[in-house]
Amino acid sequence: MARQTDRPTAKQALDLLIETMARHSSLSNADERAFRRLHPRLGKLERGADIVRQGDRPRVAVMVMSGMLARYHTGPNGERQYLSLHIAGDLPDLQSLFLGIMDHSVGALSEAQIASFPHAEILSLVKRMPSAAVALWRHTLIDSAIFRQAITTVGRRGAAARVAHLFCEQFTRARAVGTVSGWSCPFPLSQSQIGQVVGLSLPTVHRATRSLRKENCADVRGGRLWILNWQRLSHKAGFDPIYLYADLSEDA
Amino acid sequence: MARQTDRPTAKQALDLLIETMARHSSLSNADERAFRRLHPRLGKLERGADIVRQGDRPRVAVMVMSGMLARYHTGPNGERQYLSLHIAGDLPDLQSLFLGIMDHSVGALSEAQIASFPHAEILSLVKRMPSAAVALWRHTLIDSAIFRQAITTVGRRGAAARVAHLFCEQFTRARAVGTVSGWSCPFPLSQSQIGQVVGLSLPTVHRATRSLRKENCADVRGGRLWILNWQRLSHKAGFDPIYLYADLSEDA
DNA sequence: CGGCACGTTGAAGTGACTCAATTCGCGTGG
DNA sequence: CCACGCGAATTGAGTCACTTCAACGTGCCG
Repeated sequence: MARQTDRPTAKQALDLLIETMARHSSLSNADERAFRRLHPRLGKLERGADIVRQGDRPRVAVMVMSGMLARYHTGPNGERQYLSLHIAGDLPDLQSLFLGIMDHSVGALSEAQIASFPHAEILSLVKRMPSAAVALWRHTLIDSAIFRQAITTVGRRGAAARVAHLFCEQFTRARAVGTVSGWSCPFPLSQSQIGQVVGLSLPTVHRATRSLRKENCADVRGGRLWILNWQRLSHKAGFDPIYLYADLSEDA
Repeated sequence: MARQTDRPTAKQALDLLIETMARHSSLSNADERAFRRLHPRLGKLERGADIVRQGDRPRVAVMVMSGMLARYHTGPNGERQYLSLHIAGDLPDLQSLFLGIMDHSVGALSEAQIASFPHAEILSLVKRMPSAAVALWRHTLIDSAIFRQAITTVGRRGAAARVAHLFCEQFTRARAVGTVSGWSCPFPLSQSQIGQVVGLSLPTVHRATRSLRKENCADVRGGRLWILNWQRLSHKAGFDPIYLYADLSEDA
């Protein structure tokens, strides 16, 4: 498979891109060939490093190959609001292809391997292969659906449910890309960062995770999330995975 | 212009669609002709009526021609979390073109005129005219940026700032589509609904709007939003309109 | 006139916040 | 090998913003 911890190759980047698109869109051979004509530039990010900042005008789109990136807004006092977490296969700044200016920043929450695709190449692919373009488009639409969920998570759910929902979403997405092992998946966030994702203070996050641990729902330790009782956890969270559009039962 | 309160025509629907796309994307004559080949079905909605529900699989995409629609999630106890408000030119369920199942509902917050475009026709337009497709794609990406703002509004801002930010966004968007008159624009939400947008209880919304009124920032009366002091209001809100991508200074 | 939806307001409760202190785990350097 | 330092986790105390509950006003429409 296309996922090692050591130095990845351009071929692996293209494999991962195609694999990711194929997860929600059915690609023809021609689509696949079109994607393979791209020339990714590989790179590595330290924990905490940014790839783009609010206000930038990127000329490439970044794909995560390993590790975790996140989008975030920066408030007037420097506080962060994380908007989304991104794992292997995600393209967290693809919208810059058509929006020009970044309305948020993207940074690494763990050491990460990335691949950059020049906008110019993606644009020519989009003009040439509408069906491949649709796959990319759909990718951004799923993104959008995840944002919508984030709104109701932060707007309506109580503290424990917010954290639980975050856990459910992360685990489900990790399972889709194959980074789970048993009932655990990578989860490099500190409690303070969890708070910046779901809109809670550090102490509240701590009490919420403690309660989830006590009730044998889930636990975070050593940079990993452990699911102890999926049933109970997802029930507490009010988690319904349809919005992740993980299955390929579409028409299009 | 393409905006009357009486019965709109198909031509007006196409005009509005093209006008909206041209606001953020530069359309060629060929693009415009391609859009004009669509066959919208016109309709009218009563206040409170839904056009699609969570779980549906729509076969058309809806454009608002007048009035206001909104997307919303429904919680387990029937409570709503509104996700976005939509005015003339918006396509609040365009994502259904590629996502199949709706992860949220769309309903009317006021009496509204709408135009429906069959998915099949849009799909063939997308295959035929990549540049027109890009305009639609960009439309969904701006949507996405608005969702991102909603996350930080609900996640980080205090009560007054949430309401103020909502006011700023609505007024700015209304100005872009030309439904403002002087310093006021349509705003058909009850205080209770405002609460369901920004994640606050009714009494809190009331106190927030009262405080904004007392400080001469803004006022809501008779279904309209009145901006009393834009400077002060947008400052209170921490409002920065870049995320609305109102200007057309892109490359693409 | 009576009903209804919405705005307005008060009182009491509570969940989450801030501030602050302590502990733990771990890497580093003496 | 141990002392130290640092970031993160853990916990408590006190406060505050927002919630819930409840009541009342007000304007509009049948």
